[in-house]
Amino acid sequence: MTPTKKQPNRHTRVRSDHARELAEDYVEAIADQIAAAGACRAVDLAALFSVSHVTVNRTMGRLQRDGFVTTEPYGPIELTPAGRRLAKTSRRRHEIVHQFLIALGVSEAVADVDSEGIEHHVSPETLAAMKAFVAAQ
Amino acid sequence: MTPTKKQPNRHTRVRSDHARELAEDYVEAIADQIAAAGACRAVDLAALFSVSHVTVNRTMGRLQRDGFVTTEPYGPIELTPAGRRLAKTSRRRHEIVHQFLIALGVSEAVADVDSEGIEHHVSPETLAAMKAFVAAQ
DNA sequence: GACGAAATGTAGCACAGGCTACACTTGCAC
DNA sequence: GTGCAAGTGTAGCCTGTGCTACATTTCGTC
Repeated sequence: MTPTKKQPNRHTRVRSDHARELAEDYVEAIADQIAAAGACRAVDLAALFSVSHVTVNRTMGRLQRDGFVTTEPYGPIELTPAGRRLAKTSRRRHEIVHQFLIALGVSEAVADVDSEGIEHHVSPETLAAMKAFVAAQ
Repeated sequence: MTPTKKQPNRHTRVRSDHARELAEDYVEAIADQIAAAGACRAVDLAALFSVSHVTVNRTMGRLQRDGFVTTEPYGPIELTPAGRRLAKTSRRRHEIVHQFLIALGVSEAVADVDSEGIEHHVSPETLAAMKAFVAAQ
């Protein structure tokens, strides 16, 4: 079986990028936490995402490996410049999607939930269209 | 998370449901394939999703366990009534999201890709708003 | 009806992302 | 400066989703 001969497979992009989504959610949360409390600890993320601190710990290992965060044993979680960049663009996209859903007429509560899921799948072109729609309100 | 309040765990929903997304993608593809070719074989799905036939095979095992498909060794893949229902609602949602993106002014190519990712995160309320927007065009 | 190609199945590996249970550090109260 | 609670780290387990390599079955062709 040769699975990858097929070229412009749109499914290929849809699949696979769960790791990126997770990274985006985490760096966004880390940036928030640092902004709100001055520092981000693993417990904060564990509480926010409703996962165990062990899961957070290992996720931090991957994010560190991928160059988004830095940590030292028993120390707080910091963002690298790349992490800050990712947090910023992710956050901005998130906000636009959220505003867009509100502008569409969706309730605040639903917009909160849906924007979380949708933001990771919005291409620059779609984001621009959403932004234009919000601006035209 | 600027656009939101700290509800206990909107993240919980966002997370975790990758299995459901995969199931939706698969049953949709299976329904398509059956409609197009009269039957769906594992190779068809492997080619479509650009994965190996082994991955398809095991995914079918899970979908069978979860009651969405039936298969017999070396036989074609069939949908259960639950699988057909899921395929139908998934397909419908997918189409609405796609039409909506087009109506928003997004190009066909980008709408194809983005609707694939977005469809799984659209709640009924948001879907209704999208549908209304398309209808109001 | 035998053959070979295509399809499917099986074994075994890897990694992500989830968990519990338990060990160890840190830091604050006292 | 000790002790205890909170926070982290480590060990080890599970499932899902991907793979390669190899075995087996089906099926059309002859």
